[in-house]
Amino acid sequence: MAISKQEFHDAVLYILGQIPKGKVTTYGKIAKMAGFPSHARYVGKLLSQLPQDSKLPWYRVINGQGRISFSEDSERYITQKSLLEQEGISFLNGKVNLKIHQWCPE
DNA sequence: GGAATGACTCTCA
DNA sequence: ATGAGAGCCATTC
Repeated sequence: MAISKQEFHDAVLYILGQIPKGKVTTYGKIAKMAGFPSHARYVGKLLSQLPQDSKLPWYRVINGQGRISFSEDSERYITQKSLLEQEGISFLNGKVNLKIHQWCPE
């Protein structure tokens, strides 16, 4: 079946809501789980449209290198890093250890 | 319709 | 390990 962009949008938000506390995932993986392996950038665009006070854990999404896709000076970077640290996710040199913290769906 | 943009990822030197 | 380049795709102008 052909999934519309609306469905993709919903799928991404749904997946986002499934990320357990203390875990993170990447744009690429979300896109893949939603059924589109190469829509990583679109996931980012979706998140950029979310309000910063959204109930959804947008901050649990980072890029494939375990890094936050903002400059270290930006408010978003600081906010995201703080929220993740509150959930027990440790940063090493500005990077998350994906081996440990990445969400591994069953 | 073409060009630029972006919260990405992969490959190769 | 690190950085540059290319590929990717929806959106906006």
